[in-house]
Amino acid sequence: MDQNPPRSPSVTVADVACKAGVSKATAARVLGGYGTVSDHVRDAVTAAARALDYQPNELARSMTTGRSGTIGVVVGDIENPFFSLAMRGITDVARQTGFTVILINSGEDAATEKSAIRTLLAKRVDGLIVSPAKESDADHLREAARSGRPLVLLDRGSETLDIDTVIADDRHAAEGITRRLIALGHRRIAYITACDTPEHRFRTPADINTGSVRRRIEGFLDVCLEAGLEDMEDWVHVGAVTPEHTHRIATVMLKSSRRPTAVIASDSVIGLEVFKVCRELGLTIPNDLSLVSFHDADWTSVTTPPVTVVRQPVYGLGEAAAKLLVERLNGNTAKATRVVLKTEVVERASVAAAPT
Amino acid sequence: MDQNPPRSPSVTVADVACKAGVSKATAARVLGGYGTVSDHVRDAVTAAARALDYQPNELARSMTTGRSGTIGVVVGDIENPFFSLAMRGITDVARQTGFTVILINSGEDAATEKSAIRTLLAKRVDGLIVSPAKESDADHLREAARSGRPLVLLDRGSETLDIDTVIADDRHAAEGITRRLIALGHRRIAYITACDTPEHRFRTPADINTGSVRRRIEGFLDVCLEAGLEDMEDWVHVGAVTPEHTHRIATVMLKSSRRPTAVIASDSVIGLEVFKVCRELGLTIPNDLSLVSFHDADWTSVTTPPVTVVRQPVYGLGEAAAKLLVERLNGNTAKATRVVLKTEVVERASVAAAPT
DNA sequence: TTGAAAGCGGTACCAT
DNA sequence: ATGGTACCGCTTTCAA
Repeated sequence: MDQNPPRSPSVTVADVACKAGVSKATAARVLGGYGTVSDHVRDAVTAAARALDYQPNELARSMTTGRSGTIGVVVGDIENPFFSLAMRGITDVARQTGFTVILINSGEDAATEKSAIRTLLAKRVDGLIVSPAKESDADHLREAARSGRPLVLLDRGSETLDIDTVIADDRHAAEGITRRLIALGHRRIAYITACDTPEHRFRTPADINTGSVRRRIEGFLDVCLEAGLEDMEDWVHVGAVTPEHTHRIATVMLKSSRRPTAVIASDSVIGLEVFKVCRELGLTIPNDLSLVSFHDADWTSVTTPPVTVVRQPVYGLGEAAAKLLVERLNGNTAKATRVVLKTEVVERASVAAAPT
Repeated sequence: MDQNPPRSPSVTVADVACKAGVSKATAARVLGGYGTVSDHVRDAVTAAARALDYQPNELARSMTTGRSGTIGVVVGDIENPFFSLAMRGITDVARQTGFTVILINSGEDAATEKSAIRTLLAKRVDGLIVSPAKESDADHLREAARSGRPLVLLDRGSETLDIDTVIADDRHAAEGITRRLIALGHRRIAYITACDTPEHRFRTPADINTGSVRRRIEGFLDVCLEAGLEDMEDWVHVGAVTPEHTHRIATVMLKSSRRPTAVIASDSVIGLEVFKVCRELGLTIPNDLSLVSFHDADWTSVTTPPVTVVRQPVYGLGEAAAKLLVERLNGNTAKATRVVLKTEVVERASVAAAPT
């Protein structure tokens, strides 16, 4: 009985107003749900809108209100379970609070991140959540902060930046597991991270541009020093940026005559690869090698042996960041906060006393 | 020397034009990179823009051009490795082609999905990629398609819908693994999926609203029938929507006196949970139970034994969907395509002959 | 309660 | 090559 509604150049408030026999302003009031309208008129406009299949144009609305109802998120790699879980936390909060999320992958590349932020700002997002690849050049972060739109740093962020930040207590976690390993007699403890340095080798924590990782390494080195272990810097391996890189690094390391007796993996993707290399090399965990990984990824509990991990409240990290951002969006102008969430070591069976 | 640039109510083309001593139209031309301008004027405008720290407003641009440079993506759950990997494929293509991605999680809920699409359409995304939770009521999909903005269905999509779709050859994969299990002597083969039916029990594939899963179950049942196995419908378990649900279902199933000798898990999250339950119950894989899972998740290769999986080209699925969408955006108006990507069975060690 | 009209920040057409 | 100006679709004074 009714034809296919003519869906050409989109129905506007003016059209609805016309059909309802009222002014544009009135129609806009009922359609936009603001101002006061008589019931009679409201019904007429609503009916007209339905008849015409009116679809509001958020873009136009954003133009005048200055708010887009959108938050921009920049992460290193959405494929990484860490980020996808944090993202879940962010999107959940966003939906609950009526926001929508624009996601951009930086690939952990500073230049891409920079342009991502520009793009997001140009699209007039109301706020930003960024997990900065490098903290060294943070100009674009400052710029974003100055743009007037709130910015929250996720999992990373330098102490020097006066910006809202949500992180886990990585340093504390690293100290804990390092102490535990040392207590078990380990002296040759390796730390493997994706973060790279210009020379592809590690000298000092200052070389590490990723806050969360830097803090972990500092904790690791401090505890080692405290225990009288020196030159542990040599045991820090950088550049495990892809599974292939990690595979190469782990293989060389574990084939070495002076191979470590324990390995700390900076994330679950690296931990998984180290686990695989052990298998290939016929190394038994935990007899030949103890393994601890950051991030309680799903696979860590089903391997043989299951692996001991640092459980980070990843979902909570995303959730907290989003909540903090929404507060700012709602006018909270208190000075920059630094939210630090607790981690927890989940002891499983991949850690044992050092081989004698 | 220069003060903090006054960042209040954003700099516009008019401001730049004024400062550069040209008209708004001219300034817009150089800022927008269209039309023709003399080098002299271009430099002046560029300089003025930099001095004022001009930031273009994409919203305003979108208003007049009608294109937002944005594509909307609706998936069931970004936390699921399947979707996060597909998302990676999508975002990579988007970035390469100059688009930006808005992500909404439907939580596999039809109502949420519906409103997500409305929201996205209201935000005037240029196109949509949706992984529909249910195919039964696809009105919102039709509506989206009719809105004039291209829509591509990801991993799911019914044959009856005349909409671009990118899927894997799930049916073929299911047939292959079912044949293999039967050849190994299995007769009691269970299939576990997250898809649910109103009565929380399975009767016929027609009850399954998720295309990819329905095709798999059809393949499974057909091959069983072909082999003379009847009433295999009883071995299909639905409702494994969360790890907790899966745990319950798998426990009941595997504790039963007439427990299956083989299990097919419809995704890696379910497969992982079944694996865990086997451990808890002291069931040895593959001696007591053979296990096959869809999705070659990272953990499947490091368990003991490693598990046999159906490898789906997940990244490729996202990539193909995004490419198809971009083509449409570039004016390709050929009739709706159905891209089917090949799967591959990765034989590992979780499948053996049925216990005698 | 309702209507008229001025923007929001660009784009694009039409003159000059 | 440049300037003037009418939109895009909605919100928001300000009057009536």
